[in-house]
Amino acid sequence: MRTTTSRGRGSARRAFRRSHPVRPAAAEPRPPARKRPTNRAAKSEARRAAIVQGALDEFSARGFAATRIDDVAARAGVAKGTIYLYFDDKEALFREIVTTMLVPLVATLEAPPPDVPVRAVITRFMELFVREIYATQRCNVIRLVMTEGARFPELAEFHYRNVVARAIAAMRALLTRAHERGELKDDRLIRFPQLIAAPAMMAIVWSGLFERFAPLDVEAMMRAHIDTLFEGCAP
Amino acid sequence: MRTTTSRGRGSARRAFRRSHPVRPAAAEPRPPARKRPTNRAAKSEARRAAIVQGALDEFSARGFAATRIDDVAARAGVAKGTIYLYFDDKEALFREIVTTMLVPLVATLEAPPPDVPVRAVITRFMELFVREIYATQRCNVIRLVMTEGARFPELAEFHYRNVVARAIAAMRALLTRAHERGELKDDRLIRFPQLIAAPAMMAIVWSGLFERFAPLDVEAMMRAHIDTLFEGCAP
Amino acid sequence: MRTTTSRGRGSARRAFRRSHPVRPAAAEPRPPARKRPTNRAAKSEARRAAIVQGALDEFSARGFAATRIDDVAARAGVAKGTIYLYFDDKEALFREIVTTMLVPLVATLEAPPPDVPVRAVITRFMELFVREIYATQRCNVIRLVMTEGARFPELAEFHYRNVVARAIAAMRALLTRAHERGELKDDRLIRFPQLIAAPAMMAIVWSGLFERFAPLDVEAMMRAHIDTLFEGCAP
Amino acid sequence: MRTTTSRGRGSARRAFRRSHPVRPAAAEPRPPARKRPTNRAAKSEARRAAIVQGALDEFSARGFAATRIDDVAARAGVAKGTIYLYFDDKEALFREIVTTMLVPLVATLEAPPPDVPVRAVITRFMELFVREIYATQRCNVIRLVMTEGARFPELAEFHYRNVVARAIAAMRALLTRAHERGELKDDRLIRFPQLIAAPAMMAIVWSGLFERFAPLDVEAMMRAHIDTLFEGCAP
DNA sequence: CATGAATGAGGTTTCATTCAT
DNA sequence: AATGAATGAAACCTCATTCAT
Repeated sequence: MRTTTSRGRGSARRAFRRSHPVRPAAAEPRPPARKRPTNRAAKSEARRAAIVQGALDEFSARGFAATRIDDVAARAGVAKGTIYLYFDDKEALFREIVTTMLVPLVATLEAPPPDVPVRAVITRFMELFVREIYATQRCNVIRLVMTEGARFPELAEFHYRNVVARAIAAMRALLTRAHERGELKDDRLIRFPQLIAAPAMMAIVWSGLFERFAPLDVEAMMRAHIDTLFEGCAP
Repeated sequence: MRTTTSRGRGSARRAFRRSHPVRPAAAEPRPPARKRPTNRAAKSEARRAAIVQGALDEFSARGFAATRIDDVAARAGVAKGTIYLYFDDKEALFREIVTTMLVPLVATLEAPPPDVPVRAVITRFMELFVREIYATQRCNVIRLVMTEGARFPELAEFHYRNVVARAIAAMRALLTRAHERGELKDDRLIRFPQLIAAPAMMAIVWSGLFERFAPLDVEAMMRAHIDTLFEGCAP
Repeated sequence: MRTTTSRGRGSARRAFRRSHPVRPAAAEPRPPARKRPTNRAAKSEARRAAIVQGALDEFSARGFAATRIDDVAARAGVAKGTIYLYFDDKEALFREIVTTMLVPLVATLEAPPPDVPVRAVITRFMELFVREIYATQRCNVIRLVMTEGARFPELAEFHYRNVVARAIAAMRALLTRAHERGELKDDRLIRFPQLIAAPAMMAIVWSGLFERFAPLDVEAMMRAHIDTLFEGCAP
Repeated sequence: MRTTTSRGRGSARRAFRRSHPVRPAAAEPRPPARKRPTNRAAKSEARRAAIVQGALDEFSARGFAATRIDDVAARAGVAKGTIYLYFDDKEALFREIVTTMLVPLVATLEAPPPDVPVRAVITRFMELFVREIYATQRCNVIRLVMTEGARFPELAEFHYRNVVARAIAAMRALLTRAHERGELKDDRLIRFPQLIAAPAMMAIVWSGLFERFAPLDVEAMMRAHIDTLFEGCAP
């Protein structure tokens, strides 16, 4: 198996378009062509989406190395070769999935929350996490980042820059404002915003490994987490 | 996979018998003998250890699927075939590593801590975590459990039963006593002991993926975590 | 480690297709179409046949265990992997060969021979044996059954049920009718039809092992066999 | 490849500990050496025999290629390396077995039978075959010659020269004398002595492949064969 | 002599990628 | 654009043979 390496290969190139549009006899107006483009483009987009979805399913179930392009193709309902029309290689497909499915979400995090109490903001974030991540495919994407990230340095880097760093910055800004307003009695969470997200990550890991032995009530845990964050556990 | 044969192979323990009961008196110099005892059984043990170490390194660096037995052998300084004298196959090797390197640690957790304040006990656990796990190879083993656990169900189960469940039970017992003594004002941590460990897991994941972009002062974070647990962050 | 890899392959055919379809003279009748039908399915069939042939040759020459898939591929003029497109594994390939090349022949044996004298019928069988088995590849297939049958129980069973048992039954029916008509003075051959076939098997074994030391005139032997069957050797 | 076998492997016997009664004192001029050779030589011979027997069993059960030296050693109750003290390699071991176990028998065939009627002589041969070959290990040896002979040309040659050719020559001499005495009405069997042995070979092949589906009464068949040889089957 | 741990060439099978149709 | 048959590099695992003890 290849796995890590980029393999130079430059395979990519390919398909150097045969640009000359043939147009052998010009001829009539070709009205049918008129509605084709739409058809084409839409179908193409649907196909691409099917491939991405199939790939996400397979990668989530088996991990990068153990996923076979054959199976992705089968899930997507396309031929194996078709995948290579849309993605240069297995790695490119993997990267695309992992790099496209989380970024949109960060925007939400960054959307400067109005000046409501921190606790309320964080509570909303947790609800968002449960609803938009934990309960969705994005949960699998995050799991993939955790499980394969070490083998794909740029992927880890991409995630750090586009997801993690931005989320942390947003969180810090929020917390700093709160601190200034006297809503936080110290700067602990400002220094380690990871402490806020840790239980969320724990939930993702737990659900992937131990759910069948000991189901976890994630919502309740997140509520308990927030309570603890803002009240502590000792009397 | 092979399917059929179990092949037991007697690889097993190796039982380096040392029958002669030491007989320490006897006496004289006998310096040559010094290296003899080693000669048979212990060399085997050393080899086995070298293989395990090499395998842990490779598995940690590449993951299970991408690790080549050839490379493990090279790292261990043995021939490829030698590995199969000690382990039935790649999976057996992987399992052995992951199932032997953590269990001993749990005993420490379970060692019923004397009736010191919870906070002190947890503080000691965190120190233990940083010193004995985070800063050691065991960190890699835990990472392997997280990254490969989904693909090795029995491995996840093994870990749940022998590490996670036991750790959680020990923690719950400790917390329950503390609660009864009035050291905890509520049962949140008793219901979700995961909240205590979450930052530790976060630290492991973070160090594997993002350390080079944003180093994390784990000790400080753990201290902040404990402060938060027992004091909360709001005034 | 792989890393870069030129992978040789690159060169390949590449066949920069001359896309413009030449379109030499418009033409019409399209005689080229003549060879089209072949183009897809039949090429596949040809390939499969080439593999089967190559495999038969190799298995015959070296036996099952000593045959390398590589060599089968080379003989068939295909890549190693191609064989696995057509057969699940080496055993499947072996089985297919051995189970498909003889069955058709049995039908001939069973074709109810008209009420001609037994001797004539058996004589015809012997001629059939020499012409259709001894002098052809089927001889090798039978040899394979004899040499590998013990290691492939279902193969032996398959042969017993589909070849041997049917041939014996047909022979018995024939002989029984002959006996009833008074053409046979006893039931020896009915009880042991193997006696009729024994020299044929001897011929196959001999030709495989001793031909180069002592060529055997199989036709003459078969004639002598029939003479003996029906006349005995003593005055 | 494993193919058939379950391989039990049982590891077996091994190391039946150094029987010689130690007797460490001794000293003297070493008269013990006198009786040592016997001890040694006999033990060595026994070991060699055990290896040969184990090898015959394994080769018979699995064929040459699929037989593992490990298993031969286990069956013989010796260590793997020990086999190489007695035989140069796997082939040498195989050859020795196949070339030593049949030759002695031929002498019996050649022992010029007194001038008894051919039929009686051949009848005695058939009894000999059933008793000394068919019912014994020699049957397996012959089977090995048939199944592996093509892969071991010198082995086939050895057999041709030392067993087959001699048996045929002896048979021809016998038959020629009988013919001259008027006991045979023609020279068919003289020209094709194979016809006499064919059912014996058939019996060996049949018992190896089809016995479990259709047991064969070999003695009865041999009797029927002789009857047919000397009387024919037609009225 | 005997042992059995160690070796590593060699074989089977998989699967990412290509390319003719 | 799409297909899927074909390719062949790799990787796992086996086992004959060697050799230090």
